[in-house]
Amino acid sequence: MIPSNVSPEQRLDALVDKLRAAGYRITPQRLAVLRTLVQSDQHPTVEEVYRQVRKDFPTTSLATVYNTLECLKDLEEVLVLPSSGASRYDGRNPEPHSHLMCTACGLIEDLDIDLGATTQAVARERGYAEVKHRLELHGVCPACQAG
Amino acid sequence: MIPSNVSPEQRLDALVDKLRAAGYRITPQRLAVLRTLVQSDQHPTVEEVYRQVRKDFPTTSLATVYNTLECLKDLEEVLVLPSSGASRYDGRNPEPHSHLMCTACGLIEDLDIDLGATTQAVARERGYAEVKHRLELHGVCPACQAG
DNA sequence: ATTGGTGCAAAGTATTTGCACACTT
DNA sequence: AAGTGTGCAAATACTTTGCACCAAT
Repeated sequence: MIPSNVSPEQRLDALVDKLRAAGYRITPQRLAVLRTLVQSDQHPTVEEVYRQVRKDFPTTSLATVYNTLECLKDLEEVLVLPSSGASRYDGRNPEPHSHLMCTACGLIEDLDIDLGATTQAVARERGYAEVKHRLELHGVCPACQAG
Repeated sequence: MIPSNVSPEQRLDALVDKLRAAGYRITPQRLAVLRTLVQSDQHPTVEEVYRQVRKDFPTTSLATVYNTLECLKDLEEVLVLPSSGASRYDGRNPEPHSHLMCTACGLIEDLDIDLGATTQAVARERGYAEVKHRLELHGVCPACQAG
């Protein structure tokens, strides 16, 4: 169900194509943001993307990172995970899907749980359209239990 | 599974007891915050709670609302739903549970979906402890489809 | 030339904190 | 009297916006 079998390179190409198709230009800064997004298996915050991008393009501004993420959000090519504190971004799999978050260290893992049937049932019952689901499991990861 | 069969009055009493037991005093302002929380079947933002509370206690400050919600959060008697923009609070049912949100108007409905088995399975698999789940379905409500 | 993007800084929104005064016990 | 809570305002955190300059078509 969830396409985690796409390589970062393929995903990067897909994002570039999508942006181009939507009329956005591919600037070095944007490319760096995209690369950071698809390469991190964490779910980085804006700050984290920013810091990473600045390693390659030291003049890049935070606003540009926000802008680029905003574009991707509009194209539904990135998933925003609002949380207390800064939002986290998932650029690998833009479909709302399931996450397992550690309440102690903030680690976020992707899960592969299919709730399509449940989702559709609720949508039908309540008359909602275009229903997508996001399941969040919150707990304490093995590492944090040890510490 | 989800105790929606508790009346607002009962729930209010439970909150008051919990706060008292934890050593917090029950001030008129706090009581007003609690009352607002248990009475709204929406999931109010801090601002909304604040505006409502001020109808009864016009001098109440925003900080007090935040403080009170913070207490309740620590006691796990209120559920915080972070979202883009201001967080929303569910004081009726503090257990993480499922919500159906309208992406157009922001309406949030409670759902009654039991994912206990799924949650436990994942917890076991990945070695997580104290795992709770929250399922969010996002879609367009009937009213907004019409408009 | 025109359009769109960037960087900077400033503004905007959401939340937290410090402190003096007021209230409860 | 002692301790906690409140209100105000300032501080902080996160995000968005305005604008002048730069780059790509």
